[in-house]
Amino acid sequence: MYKILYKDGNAKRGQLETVHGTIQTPVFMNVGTDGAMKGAVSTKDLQGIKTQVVLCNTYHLHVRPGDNIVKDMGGIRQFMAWDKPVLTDSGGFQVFSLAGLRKIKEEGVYFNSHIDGRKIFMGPEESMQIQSNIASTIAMAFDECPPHPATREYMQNSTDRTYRWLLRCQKEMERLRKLDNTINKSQLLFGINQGGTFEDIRIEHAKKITSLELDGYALGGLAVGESHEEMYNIIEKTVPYLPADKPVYLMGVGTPANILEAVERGVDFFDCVYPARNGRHGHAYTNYGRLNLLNKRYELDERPLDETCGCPVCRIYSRAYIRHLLKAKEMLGLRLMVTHNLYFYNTLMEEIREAIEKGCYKEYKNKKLADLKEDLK
RNA sequence: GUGGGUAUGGCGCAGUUGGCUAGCGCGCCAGAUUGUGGCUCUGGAGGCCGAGGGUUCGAGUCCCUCUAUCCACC
Repeated sequence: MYKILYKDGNAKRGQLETVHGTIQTPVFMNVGTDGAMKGAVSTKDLQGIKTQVVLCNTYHLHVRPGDNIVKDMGGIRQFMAWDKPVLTDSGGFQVFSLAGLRKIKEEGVYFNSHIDGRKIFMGPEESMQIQSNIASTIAMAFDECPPHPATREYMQNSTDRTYRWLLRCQKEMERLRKLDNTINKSQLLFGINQGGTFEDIRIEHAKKITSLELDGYALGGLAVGESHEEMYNIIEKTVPYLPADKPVYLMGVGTPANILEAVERGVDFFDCVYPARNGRHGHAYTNYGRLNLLNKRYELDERPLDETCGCPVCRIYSRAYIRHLLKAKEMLGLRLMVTHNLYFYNTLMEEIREAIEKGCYKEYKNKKLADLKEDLK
């Protein structure tokens, strides 16, 4: 059940009630692909940094340890000791992003595992079955994430097929929810809108999937190489054609600025590898811009990553120490960076929710964007 | 002490029968990264080639002396 509590322009402050707890939106889901946040951040650590939802990956968990094992262990939440909501990505994007050899056919996708190269087939039914075994709170439809740029013809064909796949996903999900040994019989299903940067294909597809009464709707295939302006334009043009009473999820996005802009255009859910990946690579997000801790100027810097931050890392450790850990490739360095960055993102979302409640989102956004542009020297 | 080897950017090395602005790996300094292979990519700085002398149109490459260092023998 999704409820909008406040509206400020197109920005929404809502909450999604699930069997695993209520999600306050807008929300940033923390990415934990293999059932773990990269950077050795545990689910216990997440409890101290305002994380609401963990995103796990269908494809990865299927390949290793195997979704049957996750199911036998009581589902992913039980398995990773995380009692709050989990969203599983369907595997559609991974086929696009990391499977080398792949063949997309009407029935699904044939590709090779990035772990051992063995041949794998995944179609809408398989993806739903795996996600049902994983027993996430929210399952994503199996889609094709088309590359950018793509020809209009390719995009139209791909989007049409993604729609047909969505019908099969919905049907399979309904069947799975009724099975006796299904762990989460209330698993939600979000559909995914595609169409690249072709406004009319996006809108046509949005209208078609809106009629399906899904639990939520996602914008996929963005931030894959197009400009920010193109991305914002597509969000702006497409969101009005999605149900007003359902959550909207912008997949894989993005930078703090991307999120601020997308919220203003009506997006509720986000996820992105940036805070974790960039953290591992030495970039710390702060309220005054992004720092590259590997830069020599932090060698003797006694300050915390962000002097205005209240995270568990900033309360204790200096930039100089964290820089040393990163240079020495100590796991602790990655852990501290990722923990801080996730806290930053989660806190940003908290601020966004408060600003919408107060009805001053636009002012908040503009100030925040101005602050974030400045790099800390 | 004798014989032999080696001396090239922070470290480890390539440099053909002497021939254009001396390369490579790592490191260092920066920049990319958007539904995650702790990956990868892209730039940049840094060397009067151990010292001195000689041969030559031309020497990191050849010759002599010295210095440092390694190995074997005594």
